[in-house]
Formats: sequence, structure tokens, C-alpha cells
Amino acid sequence: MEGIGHDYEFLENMLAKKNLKVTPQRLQILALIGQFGHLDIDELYAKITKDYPYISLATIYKNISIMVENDILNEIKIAQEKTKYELSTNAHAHFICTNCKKIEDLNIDVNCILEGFDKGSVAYVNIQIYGTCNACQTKK
Amino acid sequence: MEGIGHDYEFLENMLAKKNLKVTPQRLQILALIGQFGHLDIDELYAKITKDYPYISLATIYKNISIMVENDILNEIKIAQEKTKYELSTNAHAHFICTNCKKIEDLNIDVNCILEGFDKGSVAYVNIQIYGTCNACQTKK
DNA sequence: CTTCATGCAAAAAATTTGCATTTTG
DNA sequence: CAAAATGCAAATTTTTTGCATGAAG
Repeated sequence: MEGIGHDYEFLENMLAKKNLKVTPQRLQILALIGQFGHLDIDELYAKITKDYPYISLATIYKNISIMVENDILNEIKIAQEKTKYELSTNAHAHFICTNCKKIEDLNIDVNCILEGFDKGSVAYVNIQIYGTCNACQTKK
Repeated sequence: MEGIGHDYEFLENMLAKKNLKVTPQRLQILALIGQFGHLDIDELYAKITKDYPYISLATIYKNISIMVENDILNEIKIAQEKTKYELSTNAHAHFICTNCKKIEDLNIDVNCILEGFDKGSVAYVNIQIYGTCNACQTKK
């Protein structure tokens, strides 16, 4: 529930359910994103090459792309920063500290926003709160 | 108030207030974004070169960047699509139709989300609702 | 007349593609 | 085995930079 440390069986299932082949590269990608919560392509590449030095950047791009299409990963685009990815099983609202760049997950109830919404059918709501985190504020 | 057709004096003021020089290129950029609501770099370049064929893409990049830093423009990053820009005077929540890609502005009260928020001080709240718009739904 | 913006070309960064080889189901 | 994934190198796309020239305050 904290998004940390899913076992491999769980990750294999995410792939199998979508008829995607289970490869060590894919499991590694999912395991790292699961462990760290949100990673961008470069962070992922840096971490993954530590355990798996021969993975290709192209493979990471291809897999991120196919997993986003299959709703296994969720793309988080952040103003002024690189796109990050999280497991869609723990899709959250996010608080982004514009000072230290830390991202915190928020459990926000979106219903108050959707009340009376009539522009169409809703698939997904993305909420990002930008500001200065408590730690950064006390430092100043 | 509808973000359409600001006069040049208004746009000049946005720049002057930030001590940015008023140039025809900058006014053109702001006028087009004001008129269309949200544009990405390529859309902007395509539109701007119609009236102003010799503007350089580098100039657009430099200006977008400096205007975002100065809070004149607001960056809207959208999953699976190119980053768009709007005048920050009409920053909105957005409904994005994943079918026809249309972006609709929403006037949403964010207070219900911020109630009890205690992770830090809030500068800006970004809300994006993804789904299928009414027009696309009836077509199917 | 000083500071800043523009435009060009070149460089750098980010992403995508084709294809031979290997792995998975 | 057939279908799909990998890894490499090359191609493409996107964004940034340096610098000479021109415009704004």
C-alpha cells in the first residue's frame, strides 16, 4: 500500500494481465519505480545500470512507452521538470516542492471537484499542488 | 475575461511590469496565446510565421522560457501531448478530451482540495481532468 | 549610449527507428 | 517454433547556446 517493495510475482502479473512478455528488464524497471515512487528516464537509467549494466536506453524508452499505453505506468508531467513515472496502482495527487523538487504523494478525495461536472465523462483526474515544503520553509 | 483579444497596451504592460523589453516578437507571442487560449511551441511557430515570417524558433524558445520564469505565461504539461502555454492571467483548471485533444477551461474552486493541507505553503494548484468530451461521446 | 533581444548556425539533448540477434510463451 | 523484446547504431526531433547585429529604454 505504500508503493514500496512489491514482490516480483505482483509485477509479473501486471505484465501478464496485459499480454506483455515478462523480461528481466521490465521487471527491473517496475521494481525500481515501485521502490522509489516516481522516477524520470535518466534517474531510472542510472539506477538500473547499477544492477544491469548492459540495458539499452532505447529499451527503457520502448518499455516506458508501452507500459504507459497499457496503464501499467502513469506519466507525471511536472512544470519546469522532467516527466516522471509511477506505478498506476498507486496513482496519487502530488505535492511538488519548487525549492527542493521533492514530490510527496497526497491522498486527496477528488469528488468535491467533480461535483456538477458536465463537460464529459471522466477517466482520470490529475492534481498537482506546487509550493514550498515545510522542511524548506523552516530552513529559510 | 474570456482571454480572447487583449489589446496591445495590456500585453505591453505585462512585459513592462517585469522590466522586459517590449518587442514585436513578444507582443505577437502574447497576442496569439491570448487569442487561442493554449498553444504549444509548434502551433505558435506556425501561426506566428504567417504574419511575421522571419522570426526565429530560437527566439520563441528564449521568450517562452523567460516569460514562464516571470509568471507571464503558464506552462501546461499534458500527458501524452506537447506542453502548452497560456497567459497566466487566465490560469485555469483544464478538461482534456483524450479523443479529440480539445482543452476546455474550467472554473474550479480549489479550496475543497486545500482544506487541511499541511505539507507546506501553496503557490499554485494544477488540476487536469482527462476524459471524453460530450461531443466525442455522442459521435460514437 | 548602454543594455538587452534577435536571428543564425552550430551544438547538445532527448527520443525514435530499423534491423540482426536473442528470449519468451 | 512463432511472436515479441533486446541492444546497438543511426536518424530524427527537440531544445539550447554563442555570437554578431540591431532595437529598446
